[in-house]
Amino acid sequence: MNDLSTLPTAISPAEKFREYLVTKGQRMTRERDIIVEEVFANHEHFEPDDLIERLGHRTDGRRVSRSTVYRTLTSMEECGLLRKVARPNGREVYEHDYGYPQHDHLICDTCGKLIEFQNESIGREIEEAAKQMGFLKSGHRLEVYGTCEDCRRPKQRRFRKLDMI
Amino acid sequence: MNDLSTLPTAISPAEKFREYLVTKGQRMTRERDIIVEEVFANHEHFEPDDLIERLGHRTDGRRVSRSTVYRTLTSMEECGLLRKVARPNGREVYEHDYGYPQHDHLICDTCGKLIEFQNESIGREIEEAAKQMGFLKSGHRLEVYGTCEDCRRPKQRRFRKLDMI
DNA sequence: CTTCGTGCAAAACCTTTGCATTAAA
DNA sequence: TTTAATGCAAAGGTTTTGCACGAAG
Repeated sequence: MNDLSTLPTAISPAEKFREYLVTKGQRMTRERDIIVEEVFANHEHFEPDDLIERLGHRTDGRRVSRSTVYRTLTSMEECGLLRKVARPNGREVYEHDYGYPQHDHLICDTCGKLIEFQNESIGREIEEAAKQMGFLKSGHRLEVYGTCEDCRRPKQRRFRKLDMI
Repeated sequence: MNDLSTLPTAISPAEKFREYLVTKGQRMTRERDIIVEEVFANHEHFEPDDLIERLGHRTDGRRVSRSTVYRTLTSMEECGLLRKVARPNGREVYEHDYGYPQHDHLICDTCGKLIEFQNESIGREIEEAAKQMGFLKSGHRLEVYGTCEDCRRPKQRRFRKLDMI
């Protein structure tokens, strides 16, 4: 979707956001800056509530309201900084879509783990299939379900629920 | 996920559901039967509310409460009769996962249309990629975003209310 | 008969919105 | 100075749940 991350002159997420806002006649505010900073502070998948919680713990007074977090996440998604990627437990999570390589996800049915993997040929194959339908692909979202390596091991290591009394 | 549809002795959705329920110590009720019947009455994608609406229109008194519809859809998904497939407008929709060939979806960013397409090699490719990660694939969900054939046609094709004089 | 399932209404959830106030540019 | 953005609380929309009653096995 964007290839800026591979350019020699990659700009920061905050700058990219500011540029996007300008084109929409919108403003880079203190709150938006706080959110971008917090979002890009680590690479983990998150839901709006996770972020709100993280922001709530800040002692430096750089707090942001729940509404603003929601509003800003939506903007960041439109801007191409974030994307929604998968639903480990039926709920969608965000991840960085800027400065991070294209990849897809494996979701373990047993433990719920979300595993990233890269495979270029799948992307090409998908694009080709779309083209045959007269469809111009801009992006895709692929979730693979099944059992991860850990959960496939026959070990009794895994916590077992007692359903028989 | 299931290959029963390709077996010579395919059973009906209702029967498959009954068998599933038995294994869980649950019962095939009149309400569940009504829901399965209505769900498999046509092949369109639907949300819980669509189904509730359809059931509400019935004049034969075979009505089912909203709670029961939700509870039953969840069971039917676990049973393999249904699956959630895509989000044309940000919301997920159900489709038949039984007696219907494996396929993926193209979603038009412009008009929101949901287009099904089949491509076996993508499935194989995905399975192979998963295997390389030590992951045993049971299923997948692929959504391709972009622009559909209709929306790609030059603008003049669209209906114009006012012809300039 | 013994559970399980249902309908109902209330609750729980998550997200969006209206509005007065504050602050970018 | 203009107008977008924020915070708050209230509203929205969807899904889940507790409970008493009814029904499947």
